[in-house]
Amino acid sequence: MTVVKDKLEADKLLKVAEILKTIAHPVRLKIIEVLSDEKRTVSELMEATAIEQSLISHHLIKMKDKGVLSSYREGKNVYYQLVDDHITKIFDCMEGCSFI
Amino acid sequence: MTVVKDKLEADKLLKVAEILKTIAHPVRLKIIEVLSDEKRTVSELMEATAIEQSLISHHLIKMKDKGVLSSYREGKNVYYQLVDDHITKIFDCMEGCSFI
DNA sequence: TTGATATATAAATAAATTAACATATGTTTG
DNA sequence: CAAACATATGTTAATTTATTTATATATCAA
Repeated sequence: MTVVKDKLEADKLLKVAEILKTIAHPVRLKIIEVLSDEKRTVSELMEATAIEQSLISHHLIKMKDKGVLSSYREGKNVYYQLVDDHITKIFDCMEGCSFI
Repeated sequence: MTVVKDKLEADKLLKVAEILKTIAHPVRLKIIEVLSDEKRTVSELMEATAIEQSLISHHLIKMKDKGVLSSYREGKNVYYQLVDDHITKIFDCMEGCSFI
C-alpha cells in the first residue's frame, strides 16, 4: 500500500477541502476542462457548457474567488483562465481510480 | 499550456464531481490520509481525527456508499480501508497547485 | 448619445450538506 | 443471559450551496 508522503497539516487539509469543494460540480469540472485548452470568454463558456449567463457567471466568480480561475476584460468580453494548469491533473487522478 | 488528454463525457464528469464532493471535507480527507497507511477500526479513526462516534460513522458510511471506502467486521470492530489507493494521489495533485 | 451586446450583481428560493443528539444493533465476556 | 463495548441508524436543526429571475453595469458601434 502506498503511503501519503507527508501528512498535511490541519489547515492545509482545510484549504484542500475548500478547493475540492469549489470544483466538485459537473459544470465547474467542465469549465476547467475547457479552459485547460486555453482561455475563454464567458460567452464561449456559456456555449461550451450550455449553461445560462447568470448561472455560469456565478460559477466563474466563485471559482475566481477561491483562486482557481483569474479573469481580465478585453473590450466587451471577459476572459477567464486557469490560475494553475496543475489542477487539470485531477482528471487523470480521478480516472485512475477504480470506482470512477 | 497542458491540454486534458481526453475530454470526459458528461456522465463521467458527473461521477467525478460526485466523488470529489464526497471527499471535499477536511475530516474525510484526514480519514483518507490515515487510511493510506493501512486499514483502521472506527475507534482508531475516531482517535486519529478527534471526531465523535456518530459523526465519524456518518462520514465513513457516506464514503463507503460512494465507493471510496470498504469495510468489514472483525469481532466487535469494523475495519475501514481505501477501495483504491489511487485516490491519495489527489494530495500530490492539490499540493502541486499554486493556490494551495 | 443611444442602442446593442457582454457580463455582473442582487434577492429569493430550493436543495444539499453537516452536525448533534438520541437510540438501536451486533458482538463479546463474565 | 446481562452488562459492556463498538458501531450504526434515525431524526432534526443549522448551515451552505445552487438555481432562478430580474436588474444593473460596462463597452462598443452607429
